[in-house]
Amino acid sequence: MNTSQLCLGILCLGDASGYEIKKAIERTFSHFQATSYGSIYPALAKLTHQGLVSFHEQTQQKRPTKKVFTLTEAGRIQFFQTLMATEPTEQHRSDFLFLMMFAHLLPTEQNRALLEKQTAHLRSELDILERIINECPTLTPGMRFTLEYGIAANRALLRLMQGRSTALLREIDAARSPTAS
Amino acid sequence: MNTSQLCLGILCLGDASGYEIKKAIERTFSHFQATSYGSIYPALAKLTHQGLVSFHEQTQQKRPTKKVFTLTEAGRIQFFQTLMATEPTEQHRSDFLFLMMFAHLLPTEQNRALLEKQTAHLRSELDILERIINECPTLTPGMRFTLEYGIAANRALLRLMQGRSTALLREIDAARSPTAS
DNA sequence: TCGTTATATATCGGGGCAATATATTTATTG
DNA sequence: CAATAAATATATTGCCCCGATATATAACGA
Repeated sequence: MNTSQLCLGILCLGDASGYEIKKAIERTFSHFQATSYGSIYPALAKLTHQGLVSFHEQTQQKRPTKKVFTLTEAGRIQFFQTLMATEPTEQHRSDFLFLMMFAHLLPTEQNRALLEKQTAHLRSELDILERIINECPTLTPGMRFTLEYGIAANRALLRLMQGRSTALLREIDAARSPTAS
Repeated sequence: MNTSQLCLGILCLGDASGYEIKKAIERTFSHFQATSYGSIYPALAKLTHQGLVSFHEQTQQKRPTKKVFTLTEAGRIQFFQTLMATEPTEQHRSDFLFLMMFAHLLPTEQNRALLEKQTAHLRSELDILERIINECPTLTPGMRFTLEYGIAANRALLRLMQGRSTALLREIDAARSPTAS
């Protein structure tokens, strides 16, 4: 899913400026998509050029003028066609697991710190997702499902980290010097 | 984690050509890192220029000549320093969840197909990871842990998909036309 | 009042990814 | 047996993405 389609997806839910689109992506998709201004602004320029969105400048008191973008009918059709043609892929990038791959090269204290940071991160993600699902009763079933999905993954991983970290540190040390008892 | 550090990590485990590095990354890191030749070859050129790796051309019978790269002492030191300085981050990109976010715009049959594809994909990933962990007794504790991590996530998500898909499809349809019984 | 955060748009450089080019050999399949 | 596909091997290209930075204003808190 590229930034253009991400923008069309947000504009499907209502008009927004580039700045507001970024914030909406963070609010709505943050646990499974990300992007940046360096992608959004060029994407909006291209979408405008293609006639998939239009905009009007909205002057504000005591705020910079903003460009409010609207999805055009052509944009709505194109977005639907993209949805129909998109394969349900997933990718996971983890520097944490890369580091664990080389844990035998690192000091025990460093490994302990990495495991603790990762555990804290998973707990924090889980809390955020659970708060959203509990405090927003008007979510569509699809949106609710994306939260359930994130909660299921984070819960399972948090349980693994909590049950496995101590033994793992011992195993890494044991493998380091096989001669020591 | 950028492609240069990925290459150093692989070369830490033994000498290899660019082609072999790509295959080693797929074999060893595929469930949490990815890269391509378009990144690997420029990275190796840069690493050679920096003196972090060296290479010798190895002519082969009935195969193109290959450049076999070796980690230098400077490269080993630099890789260790990178490991010590890397934050244990994680990111998840899911076109599947993006599509679920807009499930109410798609025909029921399309949604059913998406859920089935995702379920099949999770099952296949789980099978691969379980086969590796069962058939490779010589893995380091860290490597074994990365597999346990992937297995835990895939198991939890597979359970969710199997228990939730049917009801989800009904809920999406029900939300589509609130007036229909 | 001084630093931080928020609103708002935009560009730049380095890097990443998918596709493509080239060449040879082995394996498969009709 | 011949045609085709897949594997081995290196490399480039073009498009896209991301983090950092620039610019400007204003609200907020210490």
